Amino acid sequence: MSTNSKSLKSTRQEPGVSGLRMTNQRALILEIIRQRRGHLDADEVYRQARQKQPRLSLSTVYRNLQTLKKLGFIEELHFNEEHHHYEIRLATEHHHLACLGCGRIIEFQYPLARLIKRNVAEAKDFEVIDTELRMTGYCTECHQEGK
Amino acid sequence: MSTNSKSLKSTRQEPGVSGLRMTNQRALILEIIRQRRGHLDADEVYRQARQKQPRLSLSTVYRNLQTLKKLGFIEELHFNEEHHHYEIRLATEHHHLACLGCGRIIEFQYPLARLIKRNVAEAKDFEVIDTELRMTGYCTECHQEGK
DNA sequence: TTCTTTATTGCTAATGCTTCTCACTACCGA
DNA sequence: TCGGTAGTGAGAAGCATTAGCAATAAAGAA
Ligand SMILES: [Mn+2]
Ligand SMILES: [Mn+2]
Ligand SMILES: [Zn+2]
Ligand SMILES: [Zn+2]
Repeated sequence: MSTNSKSLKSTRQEPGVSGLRMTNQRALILEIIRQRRGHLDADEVYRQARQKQPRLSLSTVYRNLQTLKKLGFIEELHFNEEHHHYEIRLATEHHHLACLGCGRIIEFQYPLARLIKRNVAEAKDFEVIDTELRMTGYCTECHQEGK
Repeated sequence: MSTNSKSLKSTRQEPGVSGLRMTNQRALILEIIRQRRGHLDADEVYRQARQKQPRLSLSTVYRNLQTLKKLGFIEELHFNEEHHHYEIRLATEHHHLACLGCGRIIEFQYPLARLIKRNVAEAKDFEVIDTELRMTGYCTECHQEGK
């Protein structure tokens, strides 16, 4: 039993309650998203994962991204593209600034969820599970050359 | 010249500066998004539009959605689906609560952009063009039956 | 350990949404 | 009225994601 899968297994919630199993593929995918600090898309996860498990299939990546998302381990990000990105879900809430010029993603922390929950969700009796804020525009290096 | 296309033309910014033309198709698509208060996707716009212009093609819808977005007339929304929705861009900023149960989209107003610009974007020297906030969860009628 | 059950995988094909290509139109300024 | 060119329609192509299914392999029971 490798150190990796061990640490992953111990992280898992509800070991067998929901009938889920911790496969090597699932552990690897989660580990990759946990270690890389970027915002990976399915294909990037796939390519990384195949370096360790060459027989892994892309379907398995997609399936596990869905599963890990539902379990709350990872978050799915919707930038201005037609495919999605994924990142590990951490304790501290953060959001994104997406540059239209260079494509860079800048992160920032702001306790938005709490704020909106108090001011809006509560009034509308809406139970918030997830929050996503993204601002699009131009970063320092890109807003010289205008729009 | 119909009343519709007239009002659209007068709304248009920079009449011919950028080389853009106001075609019937473009006017119709914008008009549909302007009138419906929902969050239409490309196919819904297409179906609506074909009632008035049966020969309109889906390509034209997609092309014009992109154009109208770039011109700032409409906004592209990214819910938790893999296709996009569009709505007219109004003066007052608003955001969305998306229910995982019934799919309903609840709108609310909150001066987020101003807030974040002052507190974050300014510090990071990021020029904000667009803001999108979406919270996912369960609406009143759906959070009875738990998750 | 061995056995059983069934969640999960790897392939492949299929789907869904969006973009591209290209010949043909039609808008608009001169 | 004319010419240059943005825009259109139709279909094909491109990607991202999902579905179907026989074969594996977790995880709990014995
Ligand atoms: Mn992030
Ligand atoms: Mn809206
Ligand atoms: Zn940039
Ligand atoms: Zn609901």
